[in-house]
Amino acid sequence: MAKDTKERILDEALRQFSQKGYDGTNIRELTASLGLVKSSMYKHFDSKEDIWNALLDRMIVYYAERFGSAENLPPVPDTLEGLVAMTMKMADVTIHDEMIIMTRKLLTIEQFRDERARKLATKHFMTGLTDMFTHIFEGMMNKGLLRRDDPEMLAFAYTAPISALIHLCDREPEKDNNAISQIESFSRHFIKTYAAQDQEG
Amino acid sequence: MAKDTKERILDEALRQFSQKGYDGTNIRELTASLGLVKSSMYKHFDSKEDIWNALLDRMIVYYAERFGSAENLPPVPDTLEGLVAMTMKMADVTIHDEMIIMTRKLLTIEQFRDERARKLATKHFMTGLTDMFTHIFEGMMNKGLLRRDDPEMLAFAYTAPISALIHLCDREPEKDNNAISQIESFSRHFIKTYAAQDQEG
DNA sequence: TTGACAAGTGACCTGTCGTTCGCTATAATG
DNA sequence: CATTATAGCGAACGACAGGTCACTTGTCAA
Repeated sequence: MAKDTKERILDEALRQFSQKGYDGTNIRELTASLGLVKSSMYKHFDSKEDIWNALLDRMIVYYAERFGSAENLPPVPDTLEGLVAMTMKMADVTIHDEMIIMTRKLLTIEQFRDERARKLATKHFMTGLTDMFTHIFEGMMNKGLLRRDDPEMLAFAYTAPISALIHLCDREPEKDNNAISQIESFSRHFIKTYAAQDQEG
Repeated sequence: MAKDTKERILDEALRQFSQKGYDGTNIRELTASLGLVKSSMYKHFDSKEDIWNALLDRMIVYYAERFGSAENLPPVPDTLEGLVAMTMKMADVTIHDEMIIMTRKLLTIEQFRDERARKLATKHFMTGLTDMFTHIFEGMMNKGLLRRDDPEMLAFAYTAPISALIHLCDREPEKDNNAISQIESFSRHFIKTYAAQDQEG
């Protein structure tokens, strides 16, 4: 049962840190949300900062498990429409999954205070996405779906606007639907622009 | 007397809030940086939150003065190379101007805690940029520089990646030069992709 | 000269924070 | 059965936060 509480504390810490920030969160409220008193926390963590470090450790592990190995990378689509479909699937998950949202918010608001958060932010918000889509666009060029071009540049040009819309959803969740349809519009605009000649029509 | 104490407090608040966040900043340190003791602050502001509100007020005024009226909008470039030049000029300012950097950081880390910060973040990071470049791209299409396309979509596709690189600079200032050359590369890639037919070389 | 006022000071108040400690209940271990 | 470890509790501590207040100083108008 001990490990259970420890995990529950981390879950609640992610929730409160991502809403109110590390400094804006206090142990009493955090533990009260779990039906505990604050002193009980110290049976599982040495300090508030210890919770923070454990939380970042967990995030790093999760990210490595999901995106670390080449096996977990999404397959290269066989059609241009397949790219749109894959994009919308990923966007839907990333915009609506509570845990992912809170992780993104946490990295956003703590990136200037903590070194590891800063590095994770760059990976989550930029390099991770461009790396993934560089690989995908290389594959689609080889399949003759996209015109020959710098795949890294295309990956950046594709993922940055989508990432911006995802951040917009974090900020204004009531615009979810609007943002999702904007992502689809952008994705279609993109494939129209970069489709190989024999694909156009 | 160049600047009165009230303004100096706001300047220092912007500096410390943008580094440590609102909750992570305390009045004693803030006023000590100005050679005052904390109680002196209360001659100029009612409370810590009052400083925060005044700071946001000032930011809103500044933004309205700079980008509010149509007169202050940048002119539509006469050549494709002119677009690159204008982009690089704006990027250089926005990446190196301390006040702008701190404003951006502040909005980034406080956007989930304060309603007005949230709205300003969306304006600074998205709608303000797309509005401006929608107008510019419309003009460039009318001049026959860019191919006919949805100017708003182009503005979004252009500004979002540049904005992402600017945020990267806030996070990792040591990569300034790298990011700036990436912005130029992206800008040239963009004009190559969207140039009107009779402009291509 | 004097009175009013703005601006700065240091002592102090109150509340809250993170943290510690001694205690208890439970359950597993020998 | 006695022992020991675990995980919870409540009271208390020291540090520090934001904020108040009586007081001083300097400026300037009447």
